[in-house]
Amino acid sequence: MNIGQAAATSGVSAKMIRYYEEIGLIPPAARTASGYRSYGEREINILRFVRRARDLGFSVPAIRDLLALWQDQGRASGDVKALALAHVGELTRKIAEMREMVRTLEHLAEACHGDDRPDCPILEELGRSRG
Amino acid sequence: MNIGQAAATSGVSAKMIRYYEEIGLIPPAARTASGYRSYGEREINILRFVRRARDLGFSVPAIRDLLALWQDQGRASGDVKALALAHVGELTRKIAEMREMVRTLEHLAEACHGDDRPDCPILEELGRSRG
DNA sequence: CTTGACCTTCCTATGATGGGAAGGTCTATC
DNA sequence: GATAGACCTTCCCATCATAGGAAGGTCAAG
Repeated sequence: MNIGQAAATSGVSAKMIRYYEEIGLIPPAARTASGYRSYGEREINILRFVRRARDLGFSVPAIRDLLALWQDQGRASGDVKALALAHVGELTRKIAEMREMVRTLEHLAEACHGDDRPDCPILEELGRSRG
Repeated sequence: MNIGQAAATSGVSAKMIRYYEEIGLIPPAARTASGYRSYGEREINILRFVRRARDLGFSVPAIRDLLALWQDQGRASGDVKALALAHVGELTRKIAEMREMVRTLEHLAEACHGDDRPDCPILEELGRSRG
């Protein structure tokens, strides 16, 4: 299977497949006589794994670890769980940050007339000389 | 006031002050005879405005718009409110995405023993051949 | 044997930020 | 005045995951 087909099948773009190979996240693909990359069932599964992990927000370094555990028959499920929960913690932290932004913005927006008049508590808050 | 002092006072790093100037988010600073950038009360206030807007998660292009409105005495508060609410929408969308990731990961982690045994529903999910 | 779809590598860009080098300036102390 | 050290200047590079595009090679179908 050529890279285009592999991309369509796995949901990872050809660009990204080459990139993942370049940074060593996935092993170098086999090549045809003319230099085309060639993918089989196994490689497609790896790509799909990467794709799903990305969809869950894992970073490339984290996926590197996950792939290693996936391929290690003697892994401890505790290690996988730890990675997953660390990621959950990171996501939760970012969510909390963003919720705080939303909260602040909603308060300010609520206090803003939102009409043709120029006075606006949102700008007042941003422009406060100290705070 | 030199850039270092301006950075300390405004909470925007010297690096970022130069960058904001370069991309035209803030006007070019006045210069001393020897070429040092020089900042006054007014410039510091602009920097603080930018800083607070960044803290609320606004992108540089959005801050450009906010700054223009701030400096426009004839603005309509409705325009400011629209910007703020558009940003809230964007944040809310991202939060929802991340919450969905967290939800999935927590389900999977809950089903995972998390001990020395190798079987792990997290890896099983990521490695499913189709899905 | 040409056309068009595919593949290759290489370079560029994104957005916001930081690191660092090479060199000029300012200030305080001797 | 000279020197040390803190500050400033510009310029280049890196991040992270992704996409766009150019120049050129390959393949399959007509």
